[in-house]
Amino acid sequence: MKREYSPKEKAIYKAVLELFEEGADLNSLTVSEITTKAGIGKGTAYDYFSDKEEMIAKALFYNIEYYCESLYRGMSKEKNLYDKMNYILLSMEKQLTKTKCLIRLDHMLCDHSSTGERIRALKEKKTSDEMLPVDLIRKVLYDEISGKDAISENVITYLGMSIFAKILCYAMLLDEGKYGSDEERRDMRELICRGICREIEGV
Amino acid sequence: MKREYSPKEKAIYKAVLELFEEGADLNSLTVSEITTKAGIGKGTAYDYFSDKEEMIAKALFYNIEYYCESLYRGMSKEKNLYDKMNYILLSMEKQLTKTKCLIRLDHMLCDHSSTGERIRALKEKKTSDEMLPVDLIRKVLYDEISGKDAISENVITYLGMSIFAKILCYAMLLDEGKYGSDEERRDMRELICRGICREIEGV
Amino acid sequence: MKREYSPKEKAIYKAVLELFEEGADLNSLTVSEITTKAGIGKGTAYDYFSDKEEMIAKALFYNIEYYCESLYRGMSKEKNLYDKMNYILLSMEKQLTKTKCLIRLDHMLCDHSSTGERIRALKEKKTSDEMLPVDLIRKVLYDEISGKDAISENVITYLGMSIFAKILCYAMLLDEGKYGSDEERRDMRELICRGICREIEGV
Amino acid sequence: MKREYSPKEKAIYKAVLELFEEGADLNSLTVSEITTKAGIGKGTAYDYFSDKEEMIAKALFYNIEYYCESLYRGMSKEKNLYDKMNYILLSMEKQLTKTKCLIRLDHMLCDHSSTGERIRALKEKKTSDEMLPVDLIRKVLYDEISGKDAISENVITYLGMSIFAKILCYAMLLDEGKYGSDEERRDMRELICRGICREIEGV
DNA sequence: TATGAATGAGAATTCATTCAT
DNA sequence: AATGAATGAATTCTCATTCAT
Repeated sequence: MKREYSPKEKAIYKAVLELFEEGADLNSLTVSEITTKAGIGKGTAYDYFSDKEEMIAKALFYNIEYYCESLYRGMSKEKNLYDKMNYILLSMEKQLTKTKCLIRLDHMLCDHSSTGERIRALKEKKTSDEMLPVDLIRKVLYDEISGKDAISENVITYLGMSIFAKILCYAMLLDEGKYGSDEERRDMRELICRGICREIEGV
Repeated sequence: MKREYSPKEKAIYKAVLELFEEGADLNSLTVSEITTKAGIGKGTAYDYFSDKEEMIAKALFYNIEYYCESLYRGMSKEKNLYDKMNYILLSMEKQLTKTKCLIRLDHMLCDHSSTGERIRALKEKKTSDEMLPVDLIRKVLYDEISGKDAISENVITYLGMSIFAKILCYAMLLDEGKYGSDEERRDMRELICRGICREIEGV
Repeated sequence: MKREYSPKEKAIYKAVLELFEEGADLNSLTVSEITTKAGIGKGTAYDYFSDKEEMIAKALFYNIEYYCESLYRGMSKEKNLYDKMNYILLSMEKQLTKTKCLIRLDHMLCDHSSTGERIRALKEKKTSDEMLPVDLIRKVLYDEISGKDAISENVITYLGMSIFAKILCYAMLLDEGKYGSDEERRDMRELICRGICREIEGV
Repeated sequence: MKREYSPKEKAIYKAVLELFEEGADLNSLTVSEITTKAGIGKGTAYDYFSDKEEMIAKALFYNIEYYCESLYRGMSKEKNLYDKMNYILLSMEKQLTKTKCLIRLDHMLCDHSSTGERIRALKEKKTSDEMLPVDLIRKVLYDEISGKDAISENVITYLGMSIFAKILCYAMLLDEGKYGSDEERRDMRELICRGICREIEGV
């Protein structure tokens, strides 16, 4: 069962997200900026978090988790794999900020920053009902292949990685601002979804 | 034609790389650390670079470029696509630090940090003979499909992204330290190379 | 007549003493520490004391006074000066914490800290039935010389100071932890007591 | 051989002393205050000292050492014990600030503050040519009794402590500002010097 | 009466950058 | 050209004190 967050905690989470949306670099965010945006006193933040890194790491984690859950719920309504993937890609297009947040989390998971360290720690001790992007992909994949003949663990890992890689890179392309026209994006989505389906069938 | 780097510049580039190898976070590197490691005076660094961000951005850029070139040279000896891809994946395994550097560069290309900004600027005005990971993939891809029927630009972009995504994610897996055993890594490499080949043939 | 202390006040006094016994620096004690140890709310402390300094100053004062009284009562049972002095020194050895408290009070009486200021103020307006270390010595001294020929006020002041100085320095030695062996301490006590007696007889 | 102090170090030492003279509490001195008074930048202080505590501890130590040396030099010109002691007491009267500094050092040697900790550490590793008040007394005492019959180590320790105690308490009396009139002070000095001489002869 | 959550002024410390040598 | 001592703006974090409940 998920724990509840106090209003102050939520205010911090929201503030970090908003600052990020405004283009701030998560690594150079200051406590003052965060608490001002959150509308609370500087000291108050320290009653709920042990230090700045914890504020940012938990904020990222909280927001991503929330986002992944809503993605999963929406995606579940789609019938087949192609549509599910398309749903994810479309959602990411529509909620570009959240998508950027997701990319950022993923990147921080493998840098050497102290905030990255914290995020890894959070990931380590996360409960099974908290959902991160990778878990999302894994779930869809399991649903899809459950009817099929036994597939080796190795291949499942590969498929998960491959799907995740494509989605992540599409997100990064979106983030770069390259795909301006709707048609271009639609074409690319199609190619990706088809590529994913073909790859799963191929094995 | 490529410009030459002065010994001091090279010393900085080398120092940044070494510090990164030692586990330093590129965002929290200090000028003192860099110049001490480089064996030059702090003021001297400012004769060659306008600020800290430039030092780090150029260092990353320089090192990656150098690495990509050597990758390309090595890869050119391989005859077919499968072996070329396998060569890249194997090299990345053997030169894990460079690989991490590559990941880091890629991540910085889409964060909001001031160093990231600089790297994007460098990428923008890079001359055609400087090679980044994406260019590497593109080159291989062009070589491969040049004999084939005309393929739409869109599809080429998709293929490039898909290959790049797989390689990048393999690098991230390696970085995470998940793939400990040689067999696991070999299997994964095989799956990736086969996946890439199949995808190109598929279109 | 002595005023009564409310339970909350006493709780604060006790808490400060305990924290001091645990090795805390009186100057860096926090209100939180004190009230937590005292088992009362932070706000409550401010209903009884105007600020942190008052809490600490009064706590020290209260504890010392209490200690001096018990010292005086115990000492009164001894017949002659030598035994009285020996009693004091022995008691100090046995109640090292209280002794340290006494030293601390004495030192604070002449530093520039705000707590020191408060203690001096308390000393200034203390009623005659409150007893501080100096008063203790004075009393013994008066008892001793009351039978003798008139002694100038100057000489009495000198004697009081000299006795006090020896006792204080013995306390500081004990505090330093130098005098480990029982014999060493006994010898030192003897020398001090004899020195005090001889000095009083000398005048 | 004594090491030399850089101008910045000396500036810090001087600044701390001056602030102390102006009535500041050594425990609540701020780095800003110190560096402003010293006329140097805040960061510069950190090039010479690892933290605030080191600044204050070393400043006290440096000033006391310097003072004790000059006291010793001056005292050496006096022929007998009485005059030597009188010289010390008189000097303390004339240089009240230094005297206060001396008291403060002595007190800090036995408190639990972090600065106190540092001073104890400095005392621990001090070289033999650095002179603290206790060493000063010891030297005079040794000179005095060298001609006499063997005196037990215990007794020497006692005598040292007793002399030190009297001088320290006289300093504390002066500090308190009690002894306003010249005559009172002269009388007290006489009593102390005679007391010291008598005590040494007595053993 | 008692509480402790909230505050924000203020302190220590760091580090990019400059500039006299 | 090369240096590194000096700087002070900027940042994190603490804690005495208040006040709504």
